[in-house]
Amino acid sequence: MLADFTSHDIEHAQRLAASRQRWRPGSVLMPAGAVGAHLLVSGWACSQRILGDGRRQIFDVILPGEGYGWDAPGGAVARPTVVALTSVETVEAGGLASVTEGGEPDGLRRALQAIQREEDVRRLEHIVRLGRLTAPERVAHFILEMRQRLGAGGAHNFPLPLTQEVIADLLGLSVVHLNRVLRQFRTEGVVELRRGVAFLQDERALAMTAVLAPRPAERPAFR
Amino acid sequence: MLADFTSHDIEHAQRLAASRQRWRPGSVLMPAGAVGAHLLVSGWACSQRILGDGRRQIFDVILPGEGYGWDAPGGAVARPTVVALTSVETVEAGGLASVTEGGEPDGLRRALQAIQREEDVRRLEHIVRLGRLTAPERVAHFILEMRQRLGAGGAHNFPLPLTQEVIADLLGLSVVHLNRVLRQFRTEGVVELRRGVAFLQDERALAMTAVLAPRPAERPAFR
DNA sequence: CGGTTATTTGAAATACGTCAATTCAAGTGG
DNA sequence: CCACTTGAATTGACGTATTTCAAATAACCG
Repeated sequence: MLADFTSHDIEHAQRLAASRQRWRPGSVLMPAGAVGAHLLVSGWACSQRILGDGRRQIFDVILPGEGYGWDAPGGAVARPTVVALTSVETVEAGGLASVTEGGEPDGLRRALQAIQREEDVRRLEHIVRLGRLTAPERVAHFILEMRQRLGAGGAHNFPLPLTQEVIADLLGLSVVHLNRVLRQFRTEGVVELRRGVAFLQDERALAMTAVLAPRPAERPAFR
Repeated sequence: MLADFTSHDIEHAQRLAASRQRWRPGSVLMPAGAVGAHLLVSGWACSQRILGDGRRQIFDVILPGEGYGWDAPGGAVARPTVVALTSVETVEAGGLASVTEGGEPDGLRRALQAIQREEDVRRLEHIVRLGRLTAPERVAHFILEMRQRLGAGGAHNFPLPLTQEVIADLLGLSVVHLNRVLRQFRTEGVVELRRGVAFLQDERALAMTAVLAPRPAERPAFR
């Protein structure tokens, strides 16, 4: 679905180059509620919320090449704070905003819809993960999700430049506990995170504990 | 925003009456992934997922008068299973599906967008609740959210016909623990749930523990 | 009523968080 | 290349929140 762009789309893309901007880790790329379509040219970011007492919950990771701050085609969307996790480069993509309001669904528009839905699905998974998975299950699930999102297919290692604090804030765990889960996985030869790279050693075991296939014929709920 | 419907919208509404349907609690109103706009004429429902081993996570409650199964204006949306929590009556609202694709944003279309965004915001709150709030905080937060959604404004009691099991599955807690939190609130004279009604006694205390104002100037995250 | 489902409670296990240090890795300036 | 600094990862000891198991009441429904 990302294939069939029109020449009109191409123009949009070309306008992007103008506004490249560099940020250091921790920078607020976009405050909560702000509008403005952007692309993450390089580096990793996340959307998050921070509570009054400092507790942080990360909603989603934003990968290099992905966008943020744009409206879903046809309507505004909840817009949490976006923060850089590594050094990042961004470009404005103001064109996107208008595209989403256009008439005929063209290539770009459909692509944006698809992305929006993926984000949506991921958010539901996130809710299940936080609400009903144990710490090891959350970690396993997250690692596999990351691999898939990175398009690392069956690859056994892939970049994951996130500190344990970030992963903990994503998974609703304390850093210390996350660290212990990771050590467990490491000593069991399941998976290892080292210097920003994930080394997947026992994929089957990981998938097992990830409680994958989270959509197995819903039960009738009561009786 | 719900005010300015066109006569065109009214027609849509009139077509609804045709397909009224009655369901008992526990019925699957709509299996995961299914499409088809519906309205909950009466009764309460929820969207949920159930894991292979029976663990359940509820994503959201659907109140009487609210809709489900429709596409957000302009694009498809993740579609979890919808289940009746009480006896419910539903009507098909097939018209909505087409409205969302229409050209000019009319009253109904804008209303749907607004609803969609509210759902969106609520889902983010839900993530924070599950990831970073303690059990008492989750419960307090949930009760206040319900009051607001019910339009019960400053009312001190309002209907909440949910079993503790449902609330537990919503908040990612065990029934037993939820029950204990509720007892705590009850004996402290904060709030009481009895026979499907919530009796709010110390609103201030509840709001306090709900960690309300969850959006207080985001910190720079790293230094 | 009688049967069923929901709520409530106690006791015990466990998962997870907090506190406080220590180690390790990476970068910087000499 | 070596201190030196800084942030991240790691570990131990301990406290607490939450779950699990099992059973007793209490509310609901035909």
